[in-house]
Amino acid sequence: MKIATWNVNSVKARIEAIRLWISEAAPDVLCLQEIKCANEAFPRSVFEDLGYNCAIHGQKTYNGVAILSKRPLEDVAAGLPGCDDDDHARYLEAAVTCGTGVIRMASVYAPNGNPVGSNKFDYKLRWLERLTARAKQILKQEEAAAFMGDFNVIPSSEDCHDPAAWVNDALFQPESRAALRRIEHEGYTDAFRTCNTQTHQFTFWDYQAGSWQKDHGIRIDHILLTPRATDCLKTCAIDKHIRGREKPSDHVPVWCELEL
DNA sequence: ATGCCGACAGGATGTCGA
Repeated sequence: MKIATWNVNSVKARIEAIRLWISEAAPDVLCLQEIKCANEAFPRSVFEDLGYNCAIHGQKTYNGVAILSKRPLEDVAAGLPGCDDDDHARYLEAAVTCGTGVIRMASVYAPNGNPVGSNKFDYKLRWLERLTARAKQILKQEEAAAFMGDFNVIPSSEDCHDPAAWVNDALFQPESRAALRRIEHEGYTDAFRTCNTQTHQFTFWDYQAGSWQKDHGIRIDHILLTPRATDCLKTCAIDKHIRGREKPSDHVPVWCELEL
């Protein structure tokens, strides 16, 4: 089973790019972030024509996440528990039944949090705490699960081109990195880091300052697996070449193959 | 240099992203 995540920076602006990547990569599940449209504006029929079921947690203009799956999506739940007045569409969960059982998927779009010291940074840390709480709940069920998406956290210095350029950024604050580590310490595995020892492997390159041309990127899109899912992990990769295409998202797809 | 690019809403240019 091939599962993937991609922050597309507007599903409408990226529809042809997504269609092309799906036809080449043929993921069984694709978690999307920053779809930037309401549920009713989501181009559902494009994906249904490609053989996917759609679960959508949309929002006009900002945020918005979705899960596409060749198999039926069950037990769909939109929103992260723990804060009733959070109106950002940043989290969507669904379960997929496969040959050997059920795997739960979460499409994750953590807040950016800049500037540091602002209420946006507080919101980011609180949001990551709520994500950790949900991750712990799922861990208790002892089922296969994958948290996939844009966590907006650079895990270590080796996950960016120049750490000095990021020291004042919310994505690289010790508190942000600790929040991601806390999820891992609960028992989750960073699929990419487990499968790849190479440093400086990025998932995001800014549109500005020739970041792509200079390979000045950061690794902020992650797949975190429960132990049961990690036991099935075969490969994990970043489809870097997608960033070099016409009208690209600033993020590229990350995927892993699970022997499920 | 809180910019450089790009999407969005709206119909100019400010907000947001990371």
